[in-house]
Amino acid sequence: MPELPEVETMCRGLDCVVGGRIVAVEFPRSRVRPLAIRPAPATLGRRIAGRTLAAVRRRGKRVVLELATDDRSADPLWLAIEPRMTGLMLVTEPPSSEHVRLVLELDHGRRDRPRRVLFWDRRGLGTITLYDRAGLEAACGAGKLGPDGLEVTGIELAARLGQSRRAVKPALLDQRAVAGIGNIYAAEILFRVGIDPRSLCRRLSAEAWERIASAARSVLAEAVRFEGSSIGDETYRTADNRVGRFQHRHRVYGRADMPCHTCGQSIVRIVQAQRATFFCPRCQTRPGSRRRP
DNA sequence: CGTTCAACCTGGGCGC
DNA sequence: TGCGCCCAGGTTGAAC
Repeated sequence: MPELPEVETMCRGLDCVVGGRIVAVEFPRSRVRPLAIRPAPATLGRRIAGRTLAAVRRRGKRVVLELATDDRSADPLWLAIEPRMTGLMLVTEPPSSEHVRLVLELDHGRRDRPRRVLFWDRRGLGTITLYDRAGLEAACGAGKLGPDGLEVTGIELAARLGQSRRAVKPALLDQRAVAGIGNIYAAEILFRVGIDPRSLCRRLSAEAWERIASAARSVLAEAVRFEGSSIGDETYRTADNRVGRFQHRHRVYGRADMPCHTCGQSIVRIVQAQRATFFCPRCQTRPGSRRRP
C-alpha cells in the first residue's frame, strides 16, 4: 500500500512525538517473520531503549526515525520502517491488536502528546531495521535510491532510464531510478501525461521525460496534500487514524472497465512485471506507434 | 540486459 | 456454508 504520499503522511503524523524518550520497546508479533526485524528484537530493543526520538524523515517508501542518545554525546542511530503492502505507523489505536509488530512507549515530560508509536502490519511483509550512519547510507543512500519523486527532474529520469529497453511503467517502479513511486502513482502519472505504460523507455524523448518528471512531482505533491490513497477496508490510515482522500482523484488505478473521465473509453487492466497496470487506450499513446485512422 | 517466477504473508471477494 | 482460487499499495533473489 504505502507509496511516497502515504509514507510522507505517516511521517508528518509522527511529528507530534518528536522529542519523546523511548522508555519501553515491545515486539508483540515478532516471531511470525523474524528476519523482518534486524537486529533481532531483543538486541534492537536494548540498543534503542532510553534514546530520544530526535527526528522523523522519509527515505523513499521508508519511515526513518532518528534516535539520539539522551545527552546527545554519541552518534545517533536510525530505525527504518518499511511498511511494504499493509504496514501503518500509528499514534492511535491499531485496527486490531493482532498485527501490532512494534510498540515504542514514549515519555515527553508532558501529557498532551501521544505516549506510544506503533507499527501495525496485517500481512507482515514490512521490515524494521536499525542502522548506524554507514548502514543507513548503504541501505537508503544514493546508491540504492534514486532522486525523490517529489523533486525528480526530467534530466535525471532520462539519464537513469533513457537507454533502457524496459517498458516505462515498470521502469518507474524501480526505486534506483526514482524513489517513492509505486503501482498506483505510476499509473496516475502516465495517464496525466498521455503516455502508454507499455512504451519503451529508449523511445521516449527528452521532452517526454520532462513531462513525466513534472507529472510525478505534481501528482505526488497533490496526493500528499490529500493525505494519500485509502482503498478498501483495513487499509492505509494516517498516523491519527484518518483515511486518505486521494483515491477520489484516481483517474485510472482500480478503474478497469469504467469510463475514462476524459474520453469515455473503458479503462483497461493489463499485467506488466507481475503487477496490474491500468490505463486509457485512447488517451495514452505510444511514441512511434501509428494511431488507427 | 531484461523478463518471469516464486517467496514472503493475511484476508477479502467471487464462483461453484 | 464451505472450498478453492484470484487479488492486493512492495521487494528480493534465482532461473532463463
